[in-house]
Amino acid sequence: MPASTLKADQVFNALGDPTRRAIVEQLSRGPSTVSRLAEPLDITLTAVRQHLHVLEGCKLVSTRKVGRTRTCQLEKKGLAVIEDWIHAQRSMWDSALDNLGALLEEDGEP
Amino acid sequence: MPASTLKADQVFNALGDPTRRAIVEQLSRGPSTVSRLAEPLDITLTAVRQHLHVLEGCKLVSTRKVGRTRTCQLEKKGLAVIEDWIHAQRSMWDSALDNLGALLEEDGEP
DNA sequence: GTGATACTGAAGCCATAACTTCAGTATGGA
DNA sequence: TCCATACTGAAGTTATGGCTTCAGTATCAC
Repeated sequence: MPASTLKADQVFNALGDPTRRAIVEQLSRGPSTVSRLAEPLDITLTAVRQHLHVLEGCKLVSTRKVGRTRTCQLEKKGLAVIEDWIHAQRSMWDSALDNLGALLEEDGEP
Repeated sequence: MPASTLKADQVFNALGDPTRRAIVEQLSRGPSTVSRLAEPLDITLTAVRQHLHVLEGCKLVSTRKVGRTRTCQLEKKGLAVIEDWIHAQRSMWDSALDNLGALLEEDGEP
């Protein structure tokens, strides 16, 4: 089990929550404050902050406080972790599925 | 919000659970039965079956019962869904982060 | 048929995750 | 200085997810 595996759990878990995915998608259109993130989500600032802690924990988002406002922006590291996992899996899957296809000589999908 | 978004939630959620990721990784080394999947996981067959339902639901795994044994294998569709999501996000992130970099003229990481 | 194997379904337990409220702190502007 | 804004932390509620047990059903080998 590679060192990155533990991290991948965190990132997948983070992106598994629809609210956090909404936050990530909102931030992909540019940085934002906590309040602005909360508006379309219809949850409290506290809840948003809790989601941000999770996203910061797996390096999908970074934040900085200037004055009384906290600005949130995306970070690449977290995404890279799952990209790597998916790449690794895909190559194993492809060979596993190829072997299987030959073995079963049947094509369940077009 | 594209039609694929709902599905991506499911797939991320599925892969966010460490046990399900272990199942997927085990299946990436070749197809298996429910019992064989359960062995290294140290959980009941019932629990494994429940995880398999989730993985089947988001097209990461397909299963077929022959006689009294159910054989499980990987399916590509689920993985493709999150590959697409990540690709879409990455291009938006890259441009968002580029803009931001120019704006802030600071490099927080090496 | 008998017994072992392989799985399934319903029901319930329990830890955790997502959310809230509320009572703060710190900053910005008049 | 005074008030509004922007956020934070602790504590509590509630729903859900992952797991179990147990009582099945179906298949295989003898």
